[in-house]
Amino acid sequence: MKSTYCPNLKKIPLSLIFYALSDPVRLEIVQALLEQDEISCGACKSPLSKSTMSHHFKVLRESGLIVKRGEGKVHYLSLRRVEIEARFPGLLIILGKLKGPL
Amino acid sequence: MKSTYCPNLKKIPLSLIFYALSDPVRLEIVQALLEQDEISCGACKSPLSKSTMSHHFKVLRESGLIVKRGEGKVHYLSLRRVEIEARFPGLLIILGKLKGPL
DNA sequence: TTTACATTTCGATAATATTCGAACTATCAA
DNA sequence: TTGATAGTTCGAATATTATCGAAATGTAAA
Repeated sequence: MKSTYCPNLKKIPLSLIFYALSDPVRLEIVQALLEQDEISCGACKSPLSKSTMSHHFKVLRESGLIVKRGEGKVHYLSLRRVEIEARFPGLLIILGKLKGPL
Repeated sequence: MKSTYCPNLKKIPLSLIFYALSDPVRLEIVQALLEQDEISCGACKSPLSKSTMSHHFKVLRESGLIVKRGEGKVHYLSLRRVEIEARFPGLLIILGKLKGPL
């Protein structure tokens, strides 16, 4: 299993975090991960192609928001809750409560 | 004095708010506005051209984050604090405290 | 080892974004 | 009325992004 790139979230520019969250598809992924601790890539349902979803996972990973864990054929995504809380205190709590269009 | 477009922040998609904050220049404007209640467009110093800055003001305005108030020749920018707090509770408080690169 | 499955990477394309300078608008002051 | 100042809008160049399908990778099961 290839090691998955996982940047130091403290060094990630704030604007990059906001950029990662600036796409409705990615926002949906993050909000799903707020409800379920882990989700497999394939379970992130979307009308978009697999390669496009993979691109979005990568953006979220490179912004430091998620990690991926491989288990057999399946890759599981999860939020880097502790690090996110350290870099951006309150963000996740707020994100989970937000209403309105994504 | 032309009336300045000011969208209903409740209807703004979350992703658009994040998009508005995904540029370091715009983030800097917002953080400056967290410290000073009002800033004139011209006082938003930057190596960028006036027209580029004007573009960034527009993005921030269309995302619902700021308003502009004209007074003579000068236009003053300010945050829509109350509406932002209603749409995105905690965002501004957090934004003001954040450390690390923009 | 062959096949099937889950996911990523690559290469291309179309859509968006950033940026600039030039031209424009509005306001004030001489 | 003429100029100067503050800012916007327009048009164009360049850079980034989102998206896809095809090909590649890695894993498990037959």
